[in-house]
Amino acid sequence: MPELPEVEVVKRSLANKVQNLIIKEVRINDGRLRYRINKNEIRKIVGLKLTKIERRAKFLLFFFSKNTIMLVHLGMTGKFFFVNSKNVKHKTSFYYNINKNKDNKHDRVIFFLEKNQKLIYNDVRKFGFIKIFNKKNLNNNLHLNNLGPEPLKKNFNYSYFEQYLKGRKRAVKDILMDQQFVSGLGNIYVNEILFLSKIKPTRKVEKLKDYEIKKIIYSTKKILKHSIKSGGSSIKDFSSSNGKKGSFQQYFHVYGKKDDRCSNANCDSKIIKINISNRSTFFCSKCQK
DNA sequence: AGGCATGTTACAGG
DNA sequence: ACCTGTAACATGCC
Repeated sequence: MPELPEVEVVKRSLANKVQNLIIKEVRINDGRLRYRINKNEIRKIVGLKLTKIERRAKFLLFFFSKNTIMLVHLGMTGKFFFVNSKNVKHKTSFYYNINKNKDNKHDRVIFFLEKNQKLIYNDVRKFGFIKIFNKKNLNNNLHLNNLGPEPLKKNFNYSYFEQYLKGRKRAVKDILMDQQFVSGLGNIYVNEILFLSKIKPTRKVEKLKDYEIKKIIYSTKKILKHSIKSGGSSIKDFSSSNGKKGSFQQYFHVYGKKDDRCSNANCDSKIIKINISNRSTFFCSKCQK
Protein backbone atom coordinates (compact mmCIF):
# COMPACT_ATOMS: atom_id res chain seq x y z
CA MET A 1 0.00 0.00 0.00
CA PRO A 2 0.81 3.46 -0.11
CA GLU A 3 2.42 4.19 3.21
CA LEU A 4 2.08 7.41 5.19
CA PRO A 5 3.87 9.73 2.71
CA GLU A 6 1.89 8.47 -0.27
CA VAL A 7 -1.43 8.71 1.57
CA GLU A 8 -0.52 12.22 2.68
CA VAL A 9 0.29 13.20 -0.90
CA VAL A 10 -3.02 11.76 -2.09
CA LYS A 11 -4.83 13.71 0.59
CA ARG A 12 -3.19 16.96 -0.39
CA SER A 13 -3.75 16.50 -4.09
CA LEU A 14 -7.40 15.62 -3.55
CA ALA A 15 -8.12 18.37 -1.09
CA ASN A 16 -7.87 21.24 -3.53
CA LYS A 17 -9.78 19.41 -6.25
CA VAL A 18 -12.85 18.09 -4.52
CA GLN A 19 -13.26 20.33 -1.50
CA ASN A 20 -16.76 21.73 -1.09
CA LEU A 21 -18.19 19.77 -3.99
CA ILE A 22 -21.49 17.92 -3.75
CA ILE A 23 -21.74 14.23 -4.55
CA LYS A 24 -24.26 13.78 -7.34
CA GLU A 25 -24.16 10.02 -7.72
CA VAL A 26 -22.11 6.98 -6.79
CA ARG A 27 -21.64 4.07 -9.15
CA ILE A 28 -20.24 0.76 -7.97
CA ASN A 29 -18.55 -1.19 -10.74
CA ASP A 30 -17.20 -3.84 -8.40
CA GLY A 31 -17.97 -3.59 -4.71
CA ARG A 32 -16.06 -6.70 -3.72
CA LEU A 33 -13.23 -4.91 -2.00
CA ARG A 34 -11.74 -5.97 1.30
CA TYR A 35 -15.23 -5.45 2.67
CA ARG A 36 -18.12 -5.67 0.25
CA ILE A 37 -19.54 -2.23 -0.37
CA ASN A 38 -23.17 -1.97 0.54
CA LYS A 39 -24.97 0.04 -2.13
CA ASN A 40 -27.47 1.60 0.26
CA GLU A 41 -24.73 2.41 2.70
CA ILE A 42 -22.57 4.29 0.23
CA ARG A 43 -25.51 6.13 -1.32
CA LYS A 44 -25.87 7.99 1.98
CA ILE A 45 -23.33 10.48 0.69
CA VAL A 46 -25.33 11.37 -2.41
CA GLY A 47 -26.46 14.98 -2.10
CA LEU A 48 -23.96 15.73 0.65
CA LYS A 49 -21.15 18.24 0.47
CA LEU A 50 -17.56 17.10 0.91
CA THR A 51 -16.17 19.56 3.41
CA LYS A 52 -12.76 18.22 4.37
CA ILE A 53 -10.28 15.38 3.84
CA GLU A 54 -7.95 14.19 6.56
CA ARG A 55 -5.34 11.49 6.96
CA ARG A 56 -4.86 9.29 10.01
CA ALA A 57 -2.08 6.69 9.68
CA LYS A 58 -2.70 5.22 6.23
CA PHE A 59 -6.43 5.96 6.32
CA LEU A 60 -8.21 8.76 4.53
CA LEU A 61 -11.23 10.37 6.14
CA PHE A 62 -13.66 12.20 3.89
CA PHE A 63 -15.89 14.50 5.93
CA PHE A 64 -19.32 15.27 4.53
CA SER A 65 -22.19 17.41 5.67
CA LYS A 66 -24.71 15.77 8.06
CA ASN A 67 -21.86 14.34 10.18
CA THR A 68 -21.22 11.68 7.59
CA ILE A 69 -17.72 10.30 7.16
CA MET A 70 -16.27 8.05 4.50
CA LEU A 71 -13.29 6.02 5.66
CA VAL A 72 -10.97 4.82 2.91
CA HIS A 73 -7.98 2.54 3.06
CA LEU A 74 -5.98 2.08 -0.13
CA GLY A 75 -4.77 -1.42 0.70
CA MET A 76 -1.84 -2.32 -1.51
CA THR A 77 -2.95 -0.93 -4.86
CA GLY A 78 -5.76 1.54 -4.22
CA LYS A 79 -5.61 4.92 -5.91
CA PHE A 80 -7.80 7.82 -6.86
CA PHE A 81 -8.24 9.48 -10.20
CA PHE A 82 -9.76 12.89 -10.51
CA VAL A 83 -11.43 13.55 -13.85
CA ASN A 84 -12.17 17.18 -14.62
CA SER A 85 -14.90 18.64 -16.80
CA LYS A 86 -12.67 18.42 -19.87
CA ASN A 87 -12.37 14.70 -19.22
CA VAL A 88 -8.70 14.90 -18.35
CA LYS A 89 -7.70 12.26 -15.85
CA HIS A 90 -5.41 13.07 -12.95
CA LYS A 91 -3.85 10.35 -10.91
CA THR A 92 -3.42 11.06 -7.26
CA SER A 93 -1.17 8.11 -6.52
CA PHE A 94 0.99 5.87 -8.54
CA TYR A 95 0.85 2.17 -7.92
CA TYR A 96 0.51 -0.64 -10.39
CA ASN A 97 -0.34 1.63 -13.28
CA ILE A 98 0.62 -0.55 -16.14
CA ASN A 99 -0.94 1.48 -18.89
CA LYS A 100 -3.91 3.73 -19.29
CA ASN A 101 -6.15 1.24 -21.05
CA LYS A 102 -5.75 -1.47 -18.46
CA ASP A 103 -6.28 1.03 -15.66
CA ASN A 104 -9.98 1.42 -16.43
CA LYS A 105 -10.53 -2.24 -15.78
CA HIS A 106 -9.88 -1.70 -12.09
CA ASP A 107 -12.08 1.33 -11.58
CA ARG A 108 -14.16 -0.05 -8.71
CA VAL A 109 -16.20 2.96 -7.58
CA ILE A 110 -17.01 6.21 -9.36
CA PHE A 111 -18.17 9.32 -7.51
CA PHE A 112 -19.93 11.77 -9.79
CA LEU A 113 -19.45 15.37 -8.71
CA GLU A 114 -20.68 18.78 -9.80
CA LYS A 115 -19.76 20.22 -13.19
CA ASN A 116 -19.23 16.85 -14.83
CA GLN A 117 -16.27 16.09 -12.61
CA LYS A 118 -15.58 12.61 -11.30
CA LEU A 119 -13.56 10.95 -8.58
CA ILE A 120 -12.63 7.36 -9.36
CA TYR A 121 -11.49 4.75 -6.86
CA ASN A 122 -9.28 2.25 -8.67
CA ASP A 123 -7.82 -0.82 -6.97
CA VAL A 124 -6.14 -3.72 -8.76
CA ARG A 125 -5.85 -6.16 -5.91
CA LYS A 126 -8.93 -5.08 -3.98
CA PHE A 127 -7.27 -5.01 -0.57
CA GLY A 128 -8.53 -1.51 0.03
CA PHE A 129 -11.93 -0.59 1.43
CA ILE A 130 -14.52 2.14 1.66
CA LYS A 131 -16.88 2.43 4.62
CA ILE A 132 -19.43 5.03 5.65
CA PHE A 133 -19.83 6.12 9.27
CA ASN A 134 -21.66 8.67 11.30
CA LYS A 135 -19.35 10.94 13.25
CA LYS A 136 -20.80 9.61 16.51
CA ASN A 137 -19.58 6.08 15.84
CA LEU A 138 -16.12 7.09 14.82
CA ASN A 139 -14.57 7.21 18.29
CA ASN A 140 -15.31 3.53 18.65
CA ASN A 141 -13.98 2.30 15.36
CA LEU A 142 -12.25 -1.01 14.70
CA HIS A 143 -9.74 0.54 12.34
CA LEU A 144 -8.91 3.74 14.16
CA ASN A 145 -9.17 2.68 17.79
CA ASN A 146 -5.83 1.07 18.45
CA LEU A 147 -3.56 3.11 16.24
CA GLY A 148 -0.26 4.27 17.70
CA PRO A 149 0.90 7.88 17.46
CA GLU A 150 1.55 9.63 14.17
CA PRO A 151 5.29 9.37 13.57
CA LEU A 152 5.57 13.03 12.58
CA LYS A 153 3.88 14.27 15.74
CA LYS A 154 5.57 15.18 18.99
CA ASN A 155 4.10 12.29 20.93
CA PHE A 156 6.25 9.90 18.91
CA ASN A 157 9.30 10.61 21.04
CA TYR A 158 11.96 9.00 23.17
CA SER A 159 9.94 8.52 26.33
CA TYR A 160 7.03 6.95 24.44
CA PHE A 161 9.35 4.64 22.51
CA GLU A 162 11.37 3.58 25.50
CA GLN A 163 8.27 2.96 27.58
CA TYR A 164 6.59 0.85 24.91
CA LEU A 165 9.56 -1.46 24.50
CA LYS A 166 9.55 -2.60 28.10
CA GLY A 167 8.97 -6.35 28.31
CA ARG A 168 8.94 -6.83 24.55
CA LYS A 169 11.35 -9.03 22.70
CA ARG A 170 10.32 -8.62 19.11
CA ALA A 171 12.63 -7.55 16.29
CA VAL A 172 12.92 -3.80 15.88
CA LYS A 173 11.61 -4.00 12.32
CA ASP A 174 8.56 -5.90 13.45
CA ILE A 175 7.78 -3.26 16.08
CA LEU A 176 8.14 -0.36 13.65
CA MET A 177 5.72 -2.07 11.25
CA ASP A 178 3.19 -2.51 14.06
CA GLN A 179 0.46 0.10 13.63
CA GLN A 180 -0.32 -0.10 17.34
CA PHE A 181 3.18 1.08 18.17
CA VAL A 182 3.48 3.80 15.55
CA SER A 183 1.02 4.27 12.73
CA GLY A 184 1.64 4.87 9.07
CA LEU A 185 4.96 3.11 8.49
CA GLY A 186 5.15 0.15 6.12
CA ASN A 187 7.72 -2.17 4.66
CA ILE A 188 9.53 0.27 2.38
CA TYR A 189 10.02 3.06 4.87
CA VAL A 190 10.93 0.82 7.79
CA ASN A 191 13.70 -0.75 5.73
CA GLU A 192 15.00 2.69 4.82
CA ILE A 193 14.67 4.05 8.37
CA LEU A 194 16.76 1.22 9.82
CA PHE A 195 19.44 1.69 7.17
CA LEU A 196 19.71 5.38 7.99
CA SER A 197 19.76 4.50 11.70
CA LYS A 198 22.53 1.92 11.11
CA ILE A 199 20.53 -0.72 12.98
CA LYS A 200 20.08 -4.29 11.84
CA PRO A 201 16.37 -5.07 11.37
CA THR A 202 16.62 -8.30 13.37
CA ARG A 203 17.78 -6.55 16.54
CA LYS A 204 15.60 -7.28 19.54
CA VAL A 205 14.04 -4.10 20.86
CA GLU A 206 14.95 -4.85 24.47
CA LYS A 207 18.61 -4.50 23.53
CA LEU A 208 18.38 -1.13 21.81
CA LYS A 209 20.62 1.54 23.33
CA ASP A 210 19.21 4.96 24.21
CA TYR A 211 21.10 6.65 21.41
CA GLU A 212 19.79 4.08 18.94
CA ILE A 213 16.20 4.78 19.89
CA LYS A 214 16.84 8.46 19.36
CA LYS A 215 18.45 7.74 16.03
CA ILE A 216 15.41 5.74 14.87
CA ILE A 217 13.02 8.52 15.82
CA TYR A 218 15.16 11.10 14.05
CA SER A 219 15.51 8.95 10.91
CA THR A 220 11.80 8.22 10.81
CA LYS A 221 10.80 11.87 10.83
CA LYS A 222 13.54 12.84 8.40
CA ILE A 223 12.68 10.16 5.81
CA LEU A 224 8.93 10.71 5.99
CA LYS A 225 9.28 14.46 5.56
CA HIS A 226 11.70 14.06 2.69
CA SER A 227 9.37 11.61 0.96
CA ILE A 228 6.30 13.82 1.32
CA LYS A 229 8.31 16.67 -0.19
CA SER A 230 9.23 14.37 -3.09
CA GLY A 231 5.59 13.47 -3.72
CA GLY A 232 5.95 10.00 -2.20
CA SER A 233 7.39 6.93 -3.91
CA SER A 234 6.33 5.51 -7.26
CA ILE A 235 7.30 1.93 -7.81
CA LYS A 236 6.38 -0.56 -10.50
CA ASP A 237 5.21 2.29 -12.65
CA PHE A 238 7.38 3.26 -15.54
CA SER A 239 4.70 4.69 -17.78
CA SER A 240 4.01 8.36 -17.99
CA SER A 241 1.12 9.74 -16.04
CA ASN A 242 -1.14 12.73 -16.28
CA GLY A 243 -0.68 13.69 -12.68
CA LYS A 244 2.40 14.45 -10.72
CA LYS A 245 4.62 11.49 -10.07
CA GLY A 246 6.37 10.81 -6.80
CA SER A 247 10.12 10.52 -6.92
CA PHE A 248 11.25 9.35 -3.51
CA GLN A 249 12.09 5.90 -4.91
CA GLN A 250 15.30 7.40 -6.26
CA TYR A 251 16.43 7.88 -2.67
CA PHE A 252 15.93 4.25 -1.65
CA HIS A 253 19.13 2.82 -0.22
CA VAL A 254 18.08 -0.74 0.56
CA TYR A 255 14.47 -1.49 -0.40
CA GLY A 256 14.48 -3.69 -3.51
CA LYS A 257 18.28 -3.42 -3.70
CA LYS A 258 19.27 -7.04 -3.11
CA ASP A 259 22.84 -7.72 -4.28
CA ASP A 260 23.48 -4.05 -5.02
CA ARG A 261 26.53 -2.53 -3.40
CA CYS A 262 25.87 -0.64 -0.19
CA SER A 263 25.51 3.05 -0.96
CA ASN A 264 27.65 4.21 1.94
CA ALA A 265 31.04 5.49 0.88
CA ASN A 266 33.86 3.15 1.83
CA CYS A 267 31.54 0.16 2.19
CA ASP A 268 31.99 -2.66 -0.30
CA SER A 269 29.31 -4.90 1.16
CA LYS A 270 26.24 -6.08 -0.75
CA ILE A 271 22.66 -5.51 0.36
CA ILE A 272 21.19 -8.67 1.83
CA LYS A 273 17.55 -9.76 1.66
CA ILE A 274 15.94 -11.80 4.42
CA ASN A 275 12.45 -12.37 5.78
CA ILE A 276 11.08 -10.91 8.99
CA SER A 277 7.47 -11.63 9.87
CA ASN A 278 6.95 -12.73 6.29
CA ARG A 279 8.00 -9.40 4.81
CA SER A 280 11.06 -8.79 2.66
CA THR A 281 13.78 -7.13 4.66
CA PHE A 282 16.83 -5.47 3.15
CA PHE A 283 19.96 -4.32 4.93
CA CYS A 284 23.73 -3.94 4.83
CA SER A 285 25.31 -6.34 7.30
CA LYS A 286 28.40 -4.15 7.57
CA CYS A 287 26.74 -0.80 8.18
CA GLN A 288 23.79 -1.99 10.23
CA LYS A 289 24.63 -3.51 13.60
C1' DA B 1 4.99 -22.41 -13.08
C1' DG B 2 5.86 -20.52 -8.86
C1' DG B 3 7.26 -16.73 -6.10
C1' DC B 4 6.59 -12.26 -4.97
C1' DA B 5 4.21 -7.64 -4.17
C1' DT B 6 3.88 -0.38 -0.55
C1' DG B 7 -1.40 -4.19 4.16
C1' DT B 8 -4.71 -5.50 7.66
C1' DT B 9 -7.15 -8.59 10.43
C1' DA B 10 -9.13 -13.02 12.19
C1' DC B 11 -7.67 -16.69 14.50
C1' DA B 12 -4.95 -20.12 17.06
C1' DG B 13 -1.83 -21.11 20.52
C1' DG B 14 1.09 -19.83 24.34
C1' DA C 1 -6.49 -10.73 29.17
C1' DC C 2 -2.11 -10.11 26.61
C1' DC C 3 1.44 -11.40 23.32
C1' DT C 4 3.00 -13.52 18.97
C1' DG C 5 2.98 -15.83 14.65
C1' DT C 6 0.41 -17.44 10.58
C1' DA C 7 -3.00 -17.64 7.00
C1' DA C 8 -6.15 -15.37 4.17
C1' DC C 9 -7.90 -12.00 1.10
C1' DA C 10 -7.27 -10.78 -5.10
C1' DT C 11 -4.67 -9.82 -9.04
C1' DG C 12 -0.76 -9.31 -12.00
C1' DC C 13 4.20 -9.24 -12.93
C1' DC C 14 8.67 -11.49 -13.35
